[in-house]
Amino acid sequence: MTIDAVNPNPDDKTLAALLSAHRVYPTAQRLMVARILFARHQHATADGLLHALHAAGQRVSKATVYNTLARFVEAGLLREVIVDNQHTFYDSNTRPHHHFYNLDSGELTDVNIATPLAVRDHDLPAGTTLDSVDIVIRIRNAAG
Amino acid sequence: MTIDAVNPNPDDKTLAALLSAHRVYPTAQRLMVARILFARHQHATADGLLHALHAAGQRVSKATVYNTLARFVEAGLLREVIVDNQHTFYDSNTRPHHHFYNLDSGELTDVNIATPLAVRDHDLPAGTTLDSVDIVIRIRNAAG
DNA sequence: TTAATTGCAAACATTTTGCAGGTTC
DNA sequence: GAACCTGCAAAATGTTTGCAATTAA
Repeated sequence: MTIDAVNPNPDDKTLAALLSAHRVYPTAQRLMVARILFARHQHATADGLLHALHAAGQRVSKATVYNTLARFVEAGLLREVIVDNQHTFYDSNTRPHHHFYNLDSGELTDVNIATPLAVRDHDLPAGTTLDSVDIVIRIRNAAG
Repeated sequence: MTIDAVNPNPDDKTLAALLSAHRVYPTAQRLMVARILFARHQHATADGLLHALHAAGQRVSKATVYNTLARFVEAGLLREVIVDNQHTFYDSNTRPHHHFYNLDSGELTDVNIATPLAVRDHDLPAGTTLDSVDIVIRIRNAAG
C-alpha cells in the first residue's frame, strides 16, 4: 500500500502512520520532508528539497535532509534514480516504471509503458540475483 | 569502423590514425590512454586509468585523463555509462548493448541481449528527440 | 605560427561523517 | 532510560577550471 493509494494529499497523521509502518521514526523533520515528497509523485533532489523547506520557513539541516532521504530509500518509501552523476534523484513513485531524462533541461519524467523486458534468474551472471531493472530513455529538445 | 574490428591489439600507429580520423590530436598522453582502453572492450573509470598509467610508469596528470576521456566521448570513441554517482564508467564498446551492474562488487559487465525496446519518436514527449536508451540490470551476489 | 594540449594546484559541488545536545518510544 | 535523530561544521570524493609552458599541424 503506497501513500498515494490512501490519500492524494496526506495529512501529518497519515504520514506519521506511514513512516511508523515502515519503521522510520516520524520526527518533525522527517514529516516536513514527507509532506513534500508524498503530496504527489515527483522526482526530488536533496538540494531542491532543502531549498523548498527553507523557502517554506522550515528549519532543517542539510545533513538531516540527506539522512532522511537515505532512510526513506532504505525503508522502501523512495526510489533512487541514477541518471546523472551531478545529482541523485529521489522518486516518490515506488511502483515499477521507467524514465525519460531530458539532457537539455535536466528534467526527469515517468514513462508509463509496460517493460517488455523480462529478466529471469538464468539470464543473470552465475551467483547473482536480480535487484532491479532501470531503463532510462535519454532525450534532447528538438532543434529548431 | 571500431578499433576492435581492425585489430584486437592495436599498435600506436593504428591508434594514432584512429584518433586522427575522429579529429582528436594523437598526443602522447592520449595514446597512453587509448592503448589501455582500446586493447579490448572494457569499463574504465578515470581514477582506475590514472592508477594503471602511473603503475606502468607513465607520466600523465589527473586533469589530462579527465580531459582525454571527455574528448573521446565527444568524438564517439567511448561511451559514458551512468550507474552509480560515485564513479563514471567509460565503455570502450560503443556498439549498442546494455549492462549488468553488480551492486555488491561495483563490477559492470555487458549484456548481449537484443533490446526488445523500440522507442519511436511519437513515444517521446512533444518537442524532444531520442538520444539513447540505457538499460541497467542491477544485481547482487546471491546470499549463501 | 597558430591553435590545441598538458600539468599543476586550486576551486567546485555533492554527499558523508563526528559528535554534543535533543527527541522518540 | 535506551536507542535514535538533529544540527553544525569539517572532511571526503569525484570532477572541473585557470593559466603558463609545451606540443601538434
